[in-house]
Amino acid sequence: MISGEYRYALDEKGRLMVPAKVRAEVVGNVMILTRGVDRCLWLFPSDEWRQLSENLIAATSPFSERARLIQRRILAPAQEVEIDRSGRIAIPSTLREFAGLKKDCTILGMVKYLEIWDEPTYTAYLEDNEARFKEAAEEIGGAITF
Amino acid sequence: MISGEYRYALDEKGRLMVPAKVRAEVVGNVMILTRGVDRCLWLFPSDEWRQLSENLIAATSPFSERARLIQRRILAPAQEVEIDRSGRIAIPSTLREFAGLKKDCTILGMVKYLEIWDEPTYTAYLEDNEARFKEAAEEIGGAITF
DNA sequence: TAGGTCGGTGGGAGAAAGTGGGAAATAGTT
DNA sequence: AACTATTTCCCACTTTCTCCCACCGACCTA
Repeated sequence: MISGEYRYALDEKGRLMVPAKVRAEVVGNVMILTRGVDRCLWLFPSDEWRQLSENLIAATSPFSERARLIQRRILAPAQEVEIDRSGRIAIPSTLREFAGLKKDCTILGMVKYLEIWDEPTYTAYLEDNEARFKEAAEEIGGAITF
Repeated sequence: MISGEYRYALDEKGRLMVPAKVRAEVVGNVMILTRGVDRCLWLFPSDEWRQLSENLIAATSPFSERARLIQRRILAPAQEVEIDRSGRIAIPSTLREFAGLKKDCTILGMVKYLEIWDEPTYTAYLEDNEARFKEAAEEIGGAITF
């Protein structure tokens, strides 16, 4: 189970660290990087990606409007990235631009995958959504005991 | 499985790169180029094209309005294009005009085929459909566990 | 505190990918 | 047939990427 919040900087070659704790949990040195929902990237271990993409592909046909949208937005941008000996991945420029990654990045462990955010963008996102978060917490809270 | 999002420029001779990763997956150096749904072109490996076109033809009779439409819109415009030694294809001008290709193009890997978009057109398409995409993701998300 | 290990950073060098354009070949025109 | 325009084929240059290694600092251990 992948979790944690990490901060790394993109180097001048567009490479980004994968947290050591995550690397320890991932088999092989290949992961899948794609556009996420909201202005971030999603980074999947290959097994998890296989599951998700197969589910999505099953719901897909080039002749359905919605399927094309899902496909273009999630499936198409997906690329394999290799973790180098130092534990870094190279972020393709199209994806880097989409997420607005400049220098400082925040990496979030989302249980089965990771999210990569531009750090200022992420901070802003959290601030902008704090109120909505509290509402959501309120609603969901009633149903949750622990 | 073809995926990835790439950016290339048409040169003055109307040639466009086929991404190296795609070339590595495609057998032979001939592909099929045709009009896509939405303002883009579809580029198929020959095997995939054979499957799609046979399926479309099977579902088709010249005496059905809908069939003629499909035929004229998808099947008829299809042309073989050859990948040259540098990994490029020449885009016929009718197709170039249809997709509004000017200079910068985006190429999308759609699992079994590729889409070729004019870059600004594609960016606009994604922006225009972001809200719809989030709705679709919300709905489809419930059905998908991984 | 000295030495080892681990996590992270930077950068050099060779290989691969991408770009541009010359020149031959083909087709189209008058 | 002669000329022009377009296409095709090929080569050479440039840029980017990839792989690898060296280093730095923090932390642990002896």
